[in-house]
Amino acid sequence: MKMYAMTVLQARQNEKGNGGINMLALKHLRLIEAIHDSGSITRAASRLYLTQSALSHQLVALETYYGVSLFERGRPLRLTAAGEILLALSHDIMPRIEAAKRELSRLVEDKQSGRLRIAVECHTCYDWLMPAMDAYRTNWPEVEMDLVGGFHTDPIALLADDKADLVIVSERGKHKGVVFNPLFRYEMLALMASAHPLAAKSYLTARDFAADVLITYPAPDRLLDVVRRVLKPAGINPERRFAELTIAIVQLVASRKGLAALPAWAIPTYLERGYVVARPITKRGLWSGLYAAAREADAGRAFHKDFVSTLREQAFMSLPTIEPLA
Amino acid sequence: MKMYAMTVLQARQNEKGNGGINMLALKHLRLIEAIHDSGSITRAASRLYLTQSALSHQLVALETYYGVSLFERGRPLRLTAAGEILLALSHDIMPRIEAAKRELSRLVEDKQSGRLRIAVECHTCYDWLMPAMDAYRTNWPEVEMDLVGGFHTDPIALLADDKADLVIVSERGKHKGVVFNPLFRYEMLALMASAHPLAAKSYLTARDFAADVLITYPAPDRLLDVVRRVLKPAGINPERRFAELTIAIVQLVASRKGLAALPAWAIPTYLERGYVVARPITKRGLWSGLYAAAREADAGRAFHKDFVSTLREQAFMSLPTIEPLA
DNA sequence: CATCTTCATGAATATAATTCATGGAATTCA
DNA sequence: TGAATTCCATGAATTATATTCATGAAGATG
Repeated sequence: MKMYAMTVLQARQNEKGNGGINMLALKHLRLIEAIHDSGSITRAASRLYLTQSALSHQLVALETYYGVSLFERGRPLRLTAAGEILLALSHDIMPRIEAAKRELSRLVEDKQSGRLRIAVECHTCYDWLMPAMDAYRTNWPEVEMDLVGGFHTDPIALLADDKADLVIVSERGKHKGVVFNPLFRYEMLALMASAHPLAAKSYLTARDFAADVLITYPAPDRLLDVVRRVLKPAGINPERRFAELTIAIVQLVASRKGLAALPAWAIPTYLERGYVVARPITKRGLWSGLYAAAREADAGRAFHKDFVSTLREQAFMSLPTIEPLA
Repeated sequence: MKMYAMTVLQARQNEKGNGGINMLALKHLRLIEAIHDSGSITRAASRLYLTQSALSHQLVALETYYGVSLFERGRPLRLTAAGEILLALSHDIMPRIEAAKRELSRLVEDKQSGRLRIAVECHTCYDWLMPAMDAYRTNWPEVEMDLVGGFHTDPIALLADDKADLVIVSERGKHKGVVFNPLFRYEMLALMASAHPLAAKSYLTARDFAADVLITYPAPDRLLDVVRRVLKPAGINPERRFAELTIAIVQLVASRKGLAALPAWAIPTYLERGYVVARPITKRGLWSGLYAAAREADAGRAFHKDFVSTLREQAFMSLPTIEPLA
């Protein structure tokens, strides 16, 4: 980088006016956190909903201004000592800023109506939903949270019927008065016993499912991505078996009762023991997304938005394999 | 304000993209501090080197976004509860940010060369210079500070001769390789005994000095603003008397030995006792400025810039009558 | 070595911040 | 009370800044 040849004095003298005092902005701290967390500018960019180029420019500008590099270039990008200083600053002040913003929102909004009845379409979601709810509760103790149990053929209808305030679904529909907020996207992996012949392949195709039993949650095909988006289009309809719990599905697979398709983030725990292996479905992989749906009127409120932010944050923190979703 | 008629929901829904997360910026915290300190947008603007309009726009944008007013309109502008939250946040995080920036600078710069030999042109300056040096020392303990004593006909020459690294002067000259940083401007007031006949006037003119003794520091006329900018142009050359210390000058004035002209900020202490009174000089008042001069090569360095910032900050904190200086 | 991914960079574009010009409200002073 | 002054808000014009687009080079991968 040419920058390294530039002396501190040169960098400093390029300052115009008093722009200097505003050189370090909060967006830069977020930038540094995102790059550090994700290890790459490209991934940080998608998480911040900006282009790689934008972030590269931001980073170069900051580094040039202070005349020091903040990341060692390489993969993954690693913080320099200077970068560590700013990351520490970020960890120090960001929570305070978020807390102040919450205080402001609480001051402005009607405190009585804070209520979040949450409905979940996917079984596996509870894994990360619970920690997220716990994290949220500490920031918004006065918000009354509830889980809407049972199974629902049309979960979005729960919003209109005022049975739920927030629904987690796997598709962004077009319903009047309902807002969909993207949470994250994740890969569905095919699960099979380690000794299964298909384990030799680097990825599975629709055809590979034809000869074996498919083990799924007891949900309508419409909600099972493998069936809806891979098997059905290919006209393949394998023998089926059902289990309520993820652990039960994994057990059946390990016992060579058949194949399953589970979110990549639900699997690592079971993979460790070595009885089952996971493989991508189709060459490009089978990716699904999750969205938080809410009534338009609610979606703008601070305690609602903050819940969605918390969901995202907690998910990205605990589920390493997921990706941002526009 | 129309804003008040806007509901929170409306305000929130006006958000575009994810601009929301960057809505609260550090400049807003600085804005709030400046308005709160100065009591008016106009004064805050001059302190931040922006126009009143810019700050008004900033404030309105912030208030509109959060759907709450941060200042009660009136004079002076007073913080609302919401504003207090952000001011508290600012007080909380700004010092941490500044500290991190210093750490960064220290990391980058050559630690050995941190040296500040300071020369002062004006006698009264020691009053605020000492506390400023103390404040600075806690942040930059490794910088070796020294005061260049004695009296100098050409203090700027001390820079070229490498006898001083920073000189505080009252005029922005044009010397090659020397950078002048404005510190603040202040009013010179005429000081007279309470019983003095001129005390009846609301301001003094050059003519008023003709009949009395003028008591000054033992400095060349070139450095005495009353003489150089008021009396000399009017061809008035009053009898003179000299004293080294401010307190001595005030004593002489109180003892009816003559008039003096002192910076407004040096006077309040003495005014309280009631023996002397202060009056503006000329109808518009006689205003002077102070500048910190340094060699170009030094002026860009972090420990130098931070010293100048500290000078300004400390001055504005302890001298209520001073004004920003472009 | 070929391929794929990731960064950096300049130019073009889009967005945001600031100023300019102005009117109205509040405040001060005569 | 009226006149003068100071201050704030606001829309439009301008300027500055941030982001994207398009691309090449460097780095990883197999």
